[in-house]
Amino acid sequence: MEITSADTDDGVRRSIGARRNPASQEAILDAAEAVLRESGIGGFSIEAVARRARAGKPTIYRWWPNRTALMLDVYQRFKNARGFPDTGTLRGDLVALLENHLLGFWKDSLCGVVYRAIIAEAQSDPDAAAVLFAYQAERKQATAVIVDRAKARGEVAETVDGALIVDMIVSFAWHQLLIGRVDEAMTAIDGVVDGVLMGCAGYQRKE
Amino acid sequence: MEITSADTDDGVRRSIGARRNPASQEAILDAAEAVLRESGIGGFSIEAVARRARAGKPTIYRWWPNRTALMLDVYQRFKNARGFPDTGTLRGDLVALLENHLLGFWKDSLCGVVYRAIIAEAQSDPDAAAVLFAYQAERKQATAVIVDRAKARGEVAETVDGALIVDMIVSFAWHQLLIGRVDEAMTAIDGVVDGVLMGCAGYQRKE
DNA sequence: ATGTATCGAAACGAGCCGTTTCGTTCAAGT
DNA sequence: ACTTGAACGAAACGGCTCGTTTCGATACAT
Repeated sequence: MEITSADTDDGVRRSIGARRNPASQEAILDAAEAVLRESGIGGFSIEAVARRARAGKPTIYRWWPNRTALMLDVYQRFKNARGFPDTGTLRGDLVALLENHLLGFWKDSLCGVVYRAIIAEAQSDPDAAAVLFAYQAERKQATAVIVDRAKARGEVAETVDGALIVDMIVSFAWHQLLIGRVDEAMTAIDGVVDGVLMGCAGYQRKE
Repeated sequence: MEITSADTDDGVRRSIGARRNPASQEAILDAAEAVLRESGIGGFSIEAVARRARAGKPTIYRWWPNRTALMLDVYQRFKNARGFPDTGTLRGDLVALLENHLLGFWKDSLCGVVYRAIIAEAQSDPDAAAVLFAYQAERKQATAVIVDRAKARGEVAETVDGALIVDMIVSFAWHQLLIGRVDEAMTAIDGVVDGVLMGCAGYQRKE
């Protein structure tokens, strides 16, 4: 742990007045990440994070409403580095989406582990579900512009359901994450995108 | 709750000797199912099940090593009695797959709730993960015959990746289940299947 | 008749929950 | 200069669930 200007000589962080102490915020997020990395989701408790960060539980509860919000914050610390894809083609954008923001992103960092934990948490905790689903819906909506741009370029018909396209890509990525096959799925990205764009080769509808 | 021959007059089950009491086993599974139905995954604890079943906790721990094993046993009781789809067309088979074995099946019964819980549990418990992933892989492989039949009928090219088609359908269903949108997803089944079969309408690849 | 494994009930210590209280520290407002 | 008020860590609270242990009663197995 770094000794910042907000730390005292004895290594104990105290209040810096009537405002949030960024040193505590960082120490808590660092501790949360470390606990997740070392003990997994099973060992991830507010108590454990507070101990690790040498912070008080009320300090955590003051800034994060629950466990999940804290996990999401850990997740989002990783997120900001990569830019949103705009390769000029729909196919390129969707491949980049999987490679940079979904599978490839989860593969490289602790992020995949954290996201799995968040999804699992949301299956039993309504608060977690609300936070995750709101985040998820916002991300999907923002991603749908990929299809809008493709429509403007005349790449696809105006009638195409952009939300559905994004849903299919995200669904595939989620599923592979949740069954622990992110690495293998990376090699299937081209096929998935081609499938979403062109369907099954030689499809002839029969009655 | 049924009063069986193994129940005493006052409704209290007692030992029937040095062997497992089937009345207790059934009462515990019934109670586990009822707790899941009424309180959801969050309320599913060994304590709650024991209370509901009027059974002792040691009786549960004697026969099930942990929560997950008990959930898996509940899930096994729901094992799908529905026939495997063979409608004569690929489109019909995929729609039936979603309606009878995935979304529709999860929607009608408690099965969806249990399946969510098992998926969530598998994210932290390696034992649960092993069981789930084995089951999952076997189901997918069995389902791929849908595409094989379509190839034999000449509906799609021989080069089509059947495993990928199944993966896309299953992924969509999983995702909708995990974000609690099974009901809404039921109305999107046609669009999803059309997308998998035909891709994006009017797609023109640009370079 | 004896041995033994089961049953439900009850209690255990441990751990985490989310909250409250407390004394300290310091920025902002008066 | 002084007061107000918020944030800080520490500690303790009551409540819950955990998984285990103990207990007396039961009834099959030998």
